[in-house]
Amino acid sequence: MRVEVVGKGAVDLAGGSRYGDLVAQLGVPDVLAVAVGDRVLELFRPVEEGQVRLLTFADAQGRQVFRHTASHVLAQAVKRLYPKAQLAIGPATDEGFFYDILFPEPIGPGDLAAIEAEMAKVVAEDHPLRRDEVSRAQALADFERAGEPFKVHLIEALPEDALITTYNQGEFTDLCRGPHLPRTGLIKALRLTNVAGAYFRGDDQGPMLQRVYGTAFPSAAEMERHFFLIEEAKRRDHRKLGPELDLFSFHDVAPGFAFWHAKGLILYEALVGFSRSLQQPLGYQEVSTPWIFKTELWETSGHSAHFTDNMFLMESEGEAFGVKPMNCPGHCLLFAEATRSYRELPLKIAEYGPLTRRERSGTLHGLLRVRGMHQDDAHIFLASEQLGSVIEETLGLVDTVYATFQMPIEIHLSTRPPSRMGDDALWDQAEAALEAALGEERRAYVVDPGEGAFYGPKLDFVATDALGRRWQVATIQVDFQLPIRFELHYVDRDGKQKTPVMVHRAIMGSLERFIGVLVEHFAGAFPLWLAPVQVRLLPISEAERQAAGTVAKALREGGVRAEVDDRNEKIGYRIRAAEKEKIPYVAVIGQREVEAGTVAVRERGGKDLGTIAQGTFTRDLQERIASRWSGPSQLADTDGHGRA
RNA sequence: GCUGACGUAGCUCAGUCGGUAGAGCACCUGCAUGGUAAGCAGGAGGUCCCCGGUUCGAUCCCGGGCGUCAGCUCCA
Repeated sequence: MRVEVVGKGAVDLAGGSRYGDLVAQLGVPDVLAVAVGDRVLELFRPVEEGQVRLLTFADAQGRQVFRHTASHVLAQAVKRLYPKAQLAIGPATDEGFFYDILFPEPIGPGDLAAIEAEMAKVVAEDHPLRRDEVSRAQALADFERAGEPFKVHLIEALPEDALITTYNQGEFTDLCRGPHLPRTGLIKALRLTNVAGAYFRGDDQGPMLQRVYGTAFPSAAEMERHFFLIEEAKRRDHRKLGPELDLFSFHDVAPGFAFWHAKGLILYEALVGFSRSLQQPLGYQEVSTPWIFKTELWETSGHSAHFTDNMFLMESEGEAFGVKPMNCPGHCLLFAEATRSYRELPLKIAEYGPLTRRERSGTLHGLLRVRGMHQDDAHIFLASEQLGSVIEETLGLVDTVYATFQMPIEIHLSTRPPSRMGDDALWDQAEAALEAALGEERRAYVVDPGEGAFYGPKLDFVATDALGRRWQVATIQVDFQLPIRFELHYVDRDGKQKTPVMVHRAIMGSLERFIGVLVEHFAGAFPLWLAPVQVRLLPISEAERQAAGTVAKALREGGVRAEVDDRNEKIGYRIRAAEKEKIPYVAVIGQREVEAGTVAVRERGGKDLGTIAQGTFTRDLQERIASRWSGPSQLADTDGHGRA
């Protein structure tokens, strides 16, 4: 028979061949499985009709197969060490795999080493995997007898006509849909990382199992890199760096609300200033609206029905109030304050004020998940035919912002969900407008069918940071419903009242969250224009104190954030302190510099820029700040110290 | 919200088998007046998360609460 292999052309095979034979014939190394159409198949499966794609660890699907088998190795090792342990589910994840297990006695992190050692044995034994199709009755009987009630439960939950398969390796057999590696010996590097609680099927009324996490790689080197990135992420953790750099803090009595210290507020204000500078030319109006409203408003907006669990509610003089989690209802009231003409559209209303959401206590996470936040939020009221141009303009804002931070973005278009409000004609129009705007500039995007909000389709933006981590950041949402609920109208050219469409958009999103992401992206070493302290002046000795003060004053008057460190310490000590605070420039002033009217400039990271005339230094900095220059290079490792 | 672990100086952590506690860094003072990542010496700093219980005595043991962390769930 003849099959088509992606990238390799057509291949002739003997009848009865398996995919493993095909791979062997081609001599392609490191193939873990194959994809035929939308199915992923093991190498021991017989060759079928259809174009074949070879999967290695470089493919997401290949990694999936690899780590799924690793989870079976984990289960096998656990059953050897704890024969009474009951297995639930054990899938691969993006970063590794886990297995949910009910142990006879709860295990702790200290028990992982022994399990890991047993896993190494299973790998070394290099068991081939075998796939068996079994009848429902057979499967139920087998897992009943094996003392695996969770597996029995899973089988019972399968549809009547489902194909049930088991996978066997050595003495271990597991209920599993597959697919898997052909042999356990391919797993060259694995490590168990963590054990945590998890409910069976996510049901918090059900039994609490223990989820054992691990990861696996085809080589030790790849695993090393993985753990290096994890260490690097830990080093950059904004929850640690933020307080260390004196940017913000949290207090027990205000969980989920940040204290912005002076330096952190500089960052915050710089971002808001950036946002304003981009939006003002586009005709945005900035407003400030109330932050507590009577429940009546939340009834109208639909928040009482859909968002009340996430709101702080209160009562005063017998009246119920809610603290605003979003600006949109207030902006609708603002729109309705006057009779609006089509001439005013699109009307762009921006607000940076505080928003409060009652996030559950267990979900709070530094600045990334807070209860009190500020967004670079805006609502655009428009005539439906303006949708395309508004979206395009807003895409431009997203581009500018993420280019400035050197973060690539990926666009997701979420289309109509099964349960939705509004005419399909409106949905057609809105989805078409979003697609047209994206197509206009030939942008790549991913469609997430059915993932839109119930009130309209949306664009979500995912940014990638310096460590390759992905963060959902900006959003552009089309909304037909709120204008209807608030009975908003404008008078059109023909004198008739029409209902506007509303676009909700946030470019940085929650500024709290965004700053959290930036701290980690830049490892706390912010580009010059954002740095809370941009220059620190270091007089060599007491004799230059006054000169340093004069230069600092001139810099500050020129709009540069400069300060003097004239502490009674040696220059090396103060240089080190400035480096640890990740200040972009240090300017040293000694006898020579005072006489020449210069400063000796050192860039963050240790680069010596030599002596520069004081006036030139100020002008250079002013230019770089004004242009939001992204240096000094901050995306690489900026610790620069103690690393070979 | 649920499960588990944790909560000692500003930070990182030690310690007390129940008798009210210590180091390094940071901070302050003095000496040293310094040239690109830690000069020397001294000092100050603690409600051992909070409330209750057991005990002659609780930072330590027990219960409850709050918070943080890791997950789950939720949200998107």
